[in-house]
Amino acid sequence: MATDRDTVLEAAVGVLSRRPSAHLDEIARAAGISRATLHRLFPGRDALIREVGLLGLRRFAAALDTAEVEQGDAEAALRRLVDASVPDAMLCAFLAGENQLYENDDINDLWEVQIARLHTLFLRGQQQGVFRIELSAAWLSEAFFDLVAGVGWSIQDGRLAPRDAAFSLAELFLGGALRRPDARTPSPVPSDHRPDTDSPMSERSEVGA
Amino acid sequence: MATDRDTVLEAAVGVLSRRPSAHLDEIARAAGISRATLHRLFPGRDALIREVGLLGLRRFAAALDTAEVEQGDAEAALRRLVDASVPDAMLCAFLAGENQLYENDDINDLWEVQIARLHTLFLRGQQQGVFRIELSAAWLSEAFFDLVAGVGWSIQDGRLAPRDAAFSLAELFLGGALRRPDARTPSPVPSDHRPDTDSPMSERSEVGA
DNA sequence: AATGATTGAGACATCAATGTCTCATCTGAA
DNA sequence: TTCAGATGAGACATTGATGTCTCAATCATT
Repeated sequence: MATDRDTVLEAAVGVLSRRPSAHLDEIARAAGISRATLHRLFPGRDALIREVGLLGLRRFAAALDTAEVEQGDAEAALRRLVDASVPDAMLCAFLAGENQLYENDDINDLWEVQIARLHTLFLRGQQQGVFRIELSAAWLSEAFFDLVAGVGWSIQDGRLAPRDAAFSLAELFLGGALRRPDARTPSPVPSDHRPDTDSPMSERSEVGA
Repeated sequence: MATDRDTVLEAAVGVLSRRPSAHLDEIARAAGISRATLHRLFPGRDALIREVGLLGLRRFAAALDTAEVEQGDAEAALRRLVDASVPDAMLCAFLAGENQLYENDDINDLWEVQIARLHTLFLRGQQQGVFRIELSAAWLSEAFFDLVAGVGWSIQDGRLAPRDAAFSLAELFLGGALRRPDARTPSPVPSDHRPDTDSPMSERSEVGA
């Protein structure tokens, strides 16, 4: 069953995101299976971490999809992206820390596509007057992904409550990325449905462990 | 000569921060020495990465020292910390990504001390009314360090200009971490020498590669 | 209960990185 | 020039993880 493979992969992330050089024994034990079964599911170590990376990228791509980052107001799109990506923050943490994946071409391509989508979102937000133009879109993309990874690490280490994750991420990042409200004319982008920055707690969302 | 050891360690960071599983051959080649000399400098691989981690922690501790994070206004202290830690951002990137170091007790202890200092800084800032209290000091600490690491990765990949690093980091992080100026009374902390938040470019600093 | 499939446990060979060694070469000082 | 120290290049054994195998035990289905 294919679901089982993803279960094993998620267990593998829990180990590999902490110790990239973890032995297959540990990964198998963390997944609750034997090393033999692990080998039956994945031909080898390379294939395993490759599939972990692919899973993470697929999840992040799905988050970009469900958040519809290409549409509407950039701030609202980013808030949707926060809610959609926080549940997979640990996968993103693995992606951020495991750079040996960058040797696979297919992973690299998929990675570039997602980063390009992020980049486009920030560029659009800057053109909309929503995001600050003093910070490059590339830096905003990098910083956002790093903070998502940081959320994953923090939750895994028990330093951040899962239910606070989306709020903490959105507030910290948007606080630095948004143009200050007093620095622009009252309504430079009046047609968008972005709500006023009045209730900072309104975007709070729940996140599974 | 002791300086040579640090030179080798810095070269090792350049390789290890990208590929934690790099062979000693690559590290030696990156440092411009032979594998034999590398072994003469460091007894083995474990000792090498341990010393790299220690170097990173020492540098970050030195940044906390020179920034005098324990004194004065919290915002000014954090801006000083940004300037002091950005030059060693790549070391911090290694620390953030290499979690297998957490098996060494001495490294772990040193790490905890620095994180505690960061944590104290943010707590103090929150008590001063400078930093937002909706975001936990633990999260602010984690996020700050992750962004420093992100700066290191971005610079290494050529996605962020070294001279923009301190500004980008300070603006993004402080934008999200500071209490909004309009959300508090005109001068809740009048005794501190924190300048008014009027010239956002004033803290710009230059950073060597 | 019986059967087929799957899994777990362990043994085993392979292989790559590491650790150690020797020797030739290079550098710098006397 | 000569010598002492350090370095680089390479060979070699060791080690540990990996990949592959077999077989007993377990589970599911009938």
